[in-house]
Amino acid sequence: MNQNVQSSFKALADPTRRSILMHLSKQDMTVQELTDNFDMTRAAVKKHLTILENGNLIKAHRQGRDRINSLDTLGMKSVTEWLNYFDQFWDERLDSLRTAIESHTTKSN
Amino acid sequence: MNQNVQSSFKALADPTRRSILMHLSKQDMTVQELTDNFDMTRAAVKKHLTILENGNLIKAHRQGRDRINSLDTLGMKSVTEWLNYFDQFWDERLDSLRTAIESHTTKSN
DNA sequence: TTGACAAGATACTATTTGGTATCGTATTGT
DNA sequence: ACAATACGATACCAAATAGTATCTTGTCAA
Repeated sequence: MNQNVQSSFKALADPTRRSILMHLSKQDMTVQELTDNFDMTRAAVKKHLTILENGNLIKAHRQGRDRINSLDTLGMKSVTEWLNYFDQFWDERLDSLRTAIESHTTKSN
Repeated sequence: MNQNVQSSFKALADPTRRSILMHLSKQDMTVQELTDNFDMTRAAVKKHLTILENGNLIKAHRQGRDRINSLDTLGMKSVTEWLNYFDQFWDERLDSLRTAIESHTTKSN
């Protein structure tokens, strides 16, 4: 579970991989189609795809000789959940700050 | 701006750094206090702090001979915004999926 | 004032990482 | 049947990364 979050964050830390996700958000694509959009070999793109798959950010299935890559929501969810902890924290901080300001202004009134 | 997102994602990709953020969410801490929570040297922790600072995930100020580290919302925001693009995408996918199912069931009725 | 403590900076090392080159296998279309 | 295409896997290389050790500077307290 925690390993899960780690592999998702790792996968998102590379600009090429984030760009792959952007492409896949528009349409499912084969390895070759994705490769056409980057200045690197198919092998390099395939490595990125494996890392994205390990992070549950994409999934893939074979269709004849093609590998169809598509987005997966699982990885995105675990990352978002991790970040949510801090959103909660920001809110608390803002709340206590607001409370402090209010009590201060009421005091000075 | 895009470099901004990159440095934030990079900073979040390390488990030690995410752990540091967790600690700082509970209270602001000096470099030494943080180091006490990890099995590594102060120099290593300081390197992580620099990376977190570059990713706008923490900020720091000197207080006497101490360096007080605290959370910064900027980095978290840029990451969340990047992810929001996909949340939007998920919703659309779910909507079109629901529409497809509905139109199918009405057809078969 | 001087010893102890907190931090900054840098040189160095081992491991990870992003990339290529290249091999083999399966599938397609003529 | 067979040439072309798509993919998987692996060996290899250069650069980035996470860590240590060590030296220096600034600050506190007795």
